[in-house]
Amino acid sequence: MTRRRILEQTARAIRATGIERVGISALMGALGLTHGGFYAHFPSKDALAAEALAAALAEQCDRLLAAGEDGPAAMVDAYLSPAHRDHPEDGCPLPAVAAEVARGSPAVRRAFTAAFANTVARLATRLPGDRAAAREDAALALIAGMCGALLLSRAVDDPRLADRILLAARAAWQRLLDQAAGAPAARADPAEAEKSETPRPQPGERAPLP
Amino acid sequence: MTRRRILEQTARAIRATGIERVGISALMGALGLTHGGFYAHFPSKDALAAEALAAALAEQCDRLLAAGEDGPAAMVDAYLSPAHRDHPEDGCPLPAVAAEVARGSPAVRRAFTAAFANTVARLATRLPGDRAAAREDAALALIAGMCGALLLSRAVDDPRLADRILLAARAAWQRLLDQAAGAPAARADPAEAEKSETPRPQPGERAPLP
DNA sequence: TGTACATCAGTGAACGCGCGTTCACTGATGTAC
DNA sequence: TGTACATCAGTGAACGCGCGTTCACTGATGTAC
Repeated sequence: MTRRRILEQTARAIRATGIERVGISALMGALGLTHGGFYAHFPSKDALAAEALAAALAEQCDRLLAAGEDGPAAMVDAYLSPAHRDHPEDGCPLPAVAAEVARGSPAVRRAFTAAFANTVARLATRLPGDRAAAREDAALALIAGMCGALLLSRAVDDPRLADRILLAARAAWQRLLDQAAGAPAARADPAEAEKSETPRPQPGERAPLP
Repeated sequence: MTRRRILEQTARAIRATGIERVGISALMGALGLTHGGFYAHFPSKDALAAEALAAALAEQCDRLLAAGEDGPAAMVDAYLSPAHRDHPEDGCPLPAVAAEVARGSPAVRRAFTAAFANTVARLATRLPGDRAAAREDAALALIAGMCGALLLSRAVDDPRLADRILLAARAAWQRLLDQAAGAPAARADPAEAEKSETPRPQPGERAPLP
């Protein structure tokens, strides 16, 4: 029970502040305990971080698939929402801690990679594409793209720019998904493209700016 | 002169290990100096980080535009290359430190935002689109997407998966750029799309897997 | 029902360590006369 | 040309602090008889 509470608290804390800034003492203190008892449940902070990270990623995948029951477009909108950006502690661990993972211990990287590969595989089943490899590639590109947009939207100081990053990324991915699903948007009229060699107007799909 | 050397060393170090792990003592030591002298050049570590980060971002923008003189496709390939992934210290600061910036001091976030907005504006001039806003949105989505792909490619443990992330993202962005430039790829035959309502085969553009 | 004992989550002091920052001092350099 | 002085980048000890981990100990709980 305590073990589970430590894991849940850690999963939130590492997304809010990064792995490095989560101290054992503060972590246990938030649970009404003292730091010494931690080692009755986990062999090290590193092992805890690996397990909590994998759990957070799996949970985020569940949430994403639940949001995407009405099609991939709903997933993109849910992921790239201001609410998700403003509440990293409840959201996707990728923008929050992937950079730390890249420089992290082998144990953390191994746990992360397994959880990430699982997320990609599950997401791929919801995307268009005739072959499994094509769907997986779409999932990889989509996850990476959304993760980057959320990351930058959080990093930026200016709320208008932050919103615009989300909207621009949503528009781009909706367009790519439409294209992959074989349902070219009405404004991407191919006949028009053949008439002119100069760049065509951007499809009107682009979301309104703040 | 020493000030410039500190800035350059910091710009490399924060991309290699993140801002938090760059210690004043080690930083000055790498320059053959002792830590105390640091404060003759910068008022605080935070001020140094803000300035070094902005400089690294501006430099990365130069490099990207230089690589993209033959068109946006070359920028995407250069950014999403294994060489860039394997040498974060010489590369883009976004995947390396954006998460830290999001939780960083107001000074760091302000400097970052200004440098980022400048990068977006410069990149936008190289992208297709009839209106400036459309080009800027394309730049935002592209930078975010590439940044996320590089980030995940670095975080993942398995070299084959890491390569595949880069290739999948490259394919996706090349497809989007083609579409935006009004030059639909040969395999994205629109006539075929109208014949069928089931998902079409993914365009053959997808890069080969490792 | 009552006693003796084992288990084990949790306590809190202590460890060695690295951090950012301060500060009195050094010593080379350039300027004033 | 020579002397006195100001400047200031750089030195290194010291500060208070938080970190992850260890360890002897506590005390509640459950089991054996």
